[in-house]
Amino acid sequence: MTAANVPSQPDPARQGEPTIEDVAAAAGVSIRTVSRVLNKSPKVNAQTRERIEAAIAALRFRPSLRARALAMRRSFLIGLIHNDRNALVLDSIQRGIVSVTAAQGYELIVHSTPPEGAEAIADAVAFASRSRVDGLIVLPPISGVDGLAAALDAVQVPAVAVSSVPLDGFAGVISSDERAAGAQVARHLLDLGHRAIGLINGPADMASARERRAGFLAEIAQAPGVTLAETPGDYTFAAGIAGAQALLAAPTPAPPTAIFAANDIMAAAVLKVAAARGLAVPAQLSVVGFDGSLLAQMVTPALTSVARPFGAIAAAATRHLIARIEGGTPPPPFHPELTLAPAESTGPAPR
Amino acid sequence: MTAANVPSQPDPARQGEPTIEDVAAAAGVSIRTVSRVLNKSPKVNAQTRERIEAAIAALRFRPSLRARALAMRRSFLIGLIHNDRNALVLDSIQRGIVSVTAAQGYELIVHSTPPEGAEAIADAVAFASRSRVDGLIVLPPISGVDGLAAALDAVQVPAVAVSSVPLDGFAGVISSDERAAGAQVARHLLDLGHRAIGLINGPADMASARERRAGFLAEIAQAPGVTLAETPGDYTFAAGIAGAQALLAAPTPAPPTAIFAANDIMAAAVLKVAAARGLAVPAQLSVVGFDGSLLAQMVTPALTSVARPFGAIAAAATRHLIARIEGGTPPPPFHPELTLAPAESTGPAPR
DNA sequence: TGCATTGTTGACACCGGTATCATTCAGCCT
DNA sequence: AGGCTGAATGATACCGGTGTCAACAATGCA
Repeated sequence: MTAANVPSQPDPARQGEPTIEDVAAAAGVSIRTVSRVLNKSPKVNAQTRERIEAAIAALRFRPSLRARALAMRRSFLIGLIHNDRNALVLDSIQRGIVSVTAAQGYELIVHSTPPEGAEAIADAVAFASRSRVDGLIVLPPISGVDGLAAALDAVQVPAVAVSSVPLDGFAGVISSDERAAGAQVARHLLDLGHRAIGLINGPADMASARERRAGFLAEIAQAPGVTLAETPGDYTFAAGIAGAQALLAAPTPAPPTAIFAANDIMAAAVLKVAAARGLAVPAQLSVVGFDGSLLAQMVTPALTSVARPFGAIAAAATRHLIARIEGGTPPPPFHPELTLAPAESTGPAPR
Repeated sequence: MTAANVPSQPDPARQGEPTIEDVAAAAGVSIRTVSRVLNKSPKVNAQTRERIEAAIAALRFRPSLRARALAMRRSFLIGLIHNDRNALVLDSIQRGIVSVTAAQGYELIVHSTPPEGAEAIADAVAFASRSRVDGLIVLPPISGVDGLAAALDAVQVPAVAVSSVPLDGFAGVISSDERAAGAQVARHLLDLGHRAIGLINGPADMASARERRAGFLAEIAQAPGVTLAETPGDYTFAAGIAGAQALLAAPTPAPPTAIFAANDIMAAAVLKVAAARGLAVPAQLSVVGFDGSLLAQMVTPALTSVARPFGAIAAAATRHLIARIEGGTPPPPFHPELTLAPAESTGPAPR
């Protein structure tokens, strides 16, 4: 049997996509052998393989993901659970994920959800069992919900939580030195001569935000004569407004000449409050954000911010997840650098 | 920054999810009858139905999407194709889509892709046939690529293009009066007394941008003695910078006192250029954006912009798509209002 | 030459649902 | 009573792949 009889045109009478059976018939082999070629099994004769590959190409055959899913009891789908706190970086994250999934034969299925608290667990579990994804990627703040890991574990869905610090129940896959990043920001401001500094925190229940704060405070504590005021925040623009107003209005100990906001959104809010109070940035007030998001570059002045490589982080998380799904050895933990990128919003302390 | 949940020993008693067979056994009926209940077939005795529903609840049975997909030759998956031009509004759009898909038993697969031109067609077709989605939602600017509709049609994938104007080959699903919106912006600026006006256009190959421009120009033309200067743009920040510089540097006919940028990103860039040139906004220069995105609210001053209800638009497109997939009658075209939301970036013309 | 080994390949069951068609049974009509 | 009708239900093929295991040829070795 030669490859001569491989049809070059799909049978016009056929409805829908060609199946593995069509390929087998065209190549003169059994479907099982075609399946082996599809799965890159080594135990196929080189010539046979070529013939089959020719038939596949000629028929423009693409294996049905759903048939394969049913047979293998795997869906080749990876789920992403996120809520609206991720709006600004969602695109970067999804691109990072898709760059990996596409290369590995998986698809990404997204679940945009409002809930944040315990409700998030039920929501995640429902999604996981409904969609039958092979694995789940969970973004903060949902990934920080207590008991989420256990719940997903109970329904046997491998999951990775995107979080820069170890989370209870989740194995460490990525870890950034948030503490050092916080210290880096403090050092930057101190070096510029600031001695009255304000801090708008991230959510207190997020470990990464706590770490960042700890590093920031520790560095500041080492500098003599620096006064620090801080306010709570939850990463929203409104919280940034409120925090900035509180910091700038309070005369005790002294109005800050620099404010570090725990993310870019809140930092953008600081810019707005500063403008409203007639404070020039950075001449009279320096502002630092965090994340290095699109927003940081688009506001005026551009925010000095700590860049976080969301795409690379998401890609690393995805690789880890897929390795676990396929029973391979997960890649070593990824340690993305958090680097301060000075821009236009920070400058020497006034006077 | 990621973590994976720690696997625990699988429940030895429970191998995977319960199947329709388990339910049938528990209820003492055949699987076919269970299937009928699942599909809400009317020809099932009320008592039988109750018994089966009880069994389903007791076993926490959820039908396997992939088995159903294989049998029905439908995947219950909807694909979203977009590129990085959509970063700022992606979250809103996805939420809009998911709000509909979730209610109708579909899931959303996203395909983040770089290509923009003709390459996008091949990419989209490859994605569609690989993932075997039931339908496709395509965002601009990809949705505007010539021949895309035909290509998707050839592979029998229903698709809707999210676009505010009719696109060749796509059924009209959504239509906003971009022309009126453009006129609205012009009117706003004219009413404020501006007589030297700049325009930074959107991509010339996007019909919506052309319409918007036409409306804007037409309205301006009706006002006597108004000078207009325009520059091309492609919705990127860099284009906004370049456009603003060109408009503000050119002394002929007169430096504009107001600039309309075709999207918020470029408008934010105008703010930056204005600041660099020492122009106060809105005292010396008014700026108008378009889209009403997150960015518009977060920059300082907040951008006067034309709000576009992305979530509702995406939801409408999704409803239309699902109706087509299921052979129902699609809902009537959605006509989202484009309303100018005056904010802080526009004010009376100087002098 | 005989036999174990390795490399290729195919037959067939199976994944978990749905579709088609047959079957059963009660009620109704003549 | 017999036949017809329609509602409820079941038996079984089927969707398009993969897994298991057996069959078979070619090769290596005693």
